[in-house]
Amino acid sequence: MKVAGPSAPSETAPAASRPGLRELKKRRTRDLLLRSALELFTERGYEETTVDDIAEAADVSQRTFFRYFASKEEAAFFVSRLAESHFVDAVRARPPEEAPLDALRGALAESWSTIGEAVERLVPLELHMRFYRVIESTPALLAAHLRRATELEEEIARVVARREGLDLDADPRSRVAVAVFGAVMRVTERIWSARDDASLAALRDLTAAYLDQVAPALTGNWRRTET
Amino acid sequence: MKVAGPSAPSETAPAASRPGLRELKKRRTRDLLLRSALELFTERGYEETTVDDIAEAADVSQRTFFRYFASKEEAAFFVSRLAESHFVDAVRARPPEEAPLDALRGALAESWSTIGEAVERLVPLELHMRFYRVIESTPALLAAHLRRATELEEEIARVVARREGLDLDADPRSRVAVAVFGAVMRVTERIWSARDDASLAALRDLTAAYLDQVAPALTGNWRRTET
DNA sequence: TGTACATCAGTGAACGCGCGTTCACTGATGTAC
DNA sequence: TGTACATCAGTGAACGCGCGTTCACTGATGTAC
Repeated sequence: MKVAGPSAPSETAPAASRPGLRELKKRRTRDLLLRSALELFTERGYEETTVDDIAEAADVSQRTFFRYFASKEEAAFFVSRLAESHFVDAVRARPPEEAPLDALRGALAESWSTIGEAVERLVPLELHMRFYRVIESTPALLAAHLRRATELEEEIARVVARREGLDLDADPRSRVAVAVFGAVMRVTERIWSARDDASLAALRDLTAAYLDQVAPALTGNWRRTET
Repeated sequence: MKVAGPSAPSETAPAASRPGLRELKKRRTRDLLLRSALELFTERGYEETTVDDIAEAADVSQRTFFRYFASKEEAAFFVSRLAESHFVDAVRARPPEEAPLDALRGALAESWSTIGEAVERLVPLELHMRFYRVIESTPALLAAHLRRATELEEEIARVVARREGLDLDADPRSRVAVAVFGAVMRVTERIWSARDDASLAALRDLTAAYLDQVAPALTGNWRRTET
């Protein structure tokens, strides 16, 4: 991680923001690899796509693939990681007086469009959404996804605990609240992936509807509950 | 799955329950493989143990290992699968008038000892508990564990929906309730695995304490909540 | 603007490794008579 | 109880495969003067 050195004073353009040819080409190679990977994954399946296939589709050597991604899995989740970081940022930005679960819901509501735009800068959003369904139907990917999700939950639980001025380990509520939120998200991801409408909007609406069901689902006897 | 044929009438002992030498030796070989696997996993780590190591430790060929388990992962989770099936049975056996979350809690409370006994018939319980902590600290195992947990949740959600006379897909509450329950369980597993006391009792108590926190965690503003 | 040198992305080929499979075979257990 | 045959657990060795690594190297980009 090198910060750009003092720019040449003779240049008037915003020197710090100019990437340079080398950086530019690196980003292009990476994005091309990402896109090739997701296209192959969605077309023919994750297990059925080798790292060599991806490299070949991007017209680079296998060696080059591993320069950009430590593993096939890392490439698969690169875009998701970006999306997640936007969500975490949104949680951090919520007003501190908000109740924890409201903060999570609010951050999620805000994030959808931000995430959509950020993803689109890397790969077509539609491709990313299609890949999300591949995750759900590929055991190895689903497993990795769930593990990553729990890591994300731990990070968010820390944010929540800090907001509330609580000790993460001493008071169970932070982790429990985040875990409940995450559990609902995963249920909706799964149901969404089994349905026809693969759009971001469909996932968004389904999640909202399911989050509304948390309180009723925890109510004592459902048969006495009005639906 | 062959049922034992009509037993020789000359024999007076309960013929159906006599396993035969072949069956007996199969069970012994399987249990020995299981135990060897768990011992190696806990001693030196899952990734650091090859299938050949396990076979060698059990004095059989690698080929024989794959006769009993389709994969290394299947062997790793064999005991867990047994434990889970006991829990599902307990859920099925709860009185139908019980509220869903109460049924899950009740089934869990009942299951601990049943599970302990069932596990002990296969491998030492203490070994199983130690392996549970290996799962938490091994990314590949944790991922597989979480994926298996969601499959289990789906099964339990079906049981809950049937109890309540609901359509699993039409009414979100079954899946949400089970997901919330499962989320708490996974949080406690994780915290338990990071602590010193690796006993089943410690996990049981921690889980009970965290389940009590679900309602408070979902309450609007925690700072207004009495703890 | 031009030259000399430094950096570093990309190459090609070969390799190590462990999982899981395939093959033709042996010998113990089970069964029929 | 004994014999003949069927079944099937276990064997040993070799293999295919894809991930990820290692090596010595090339050539484009960046920088100093």
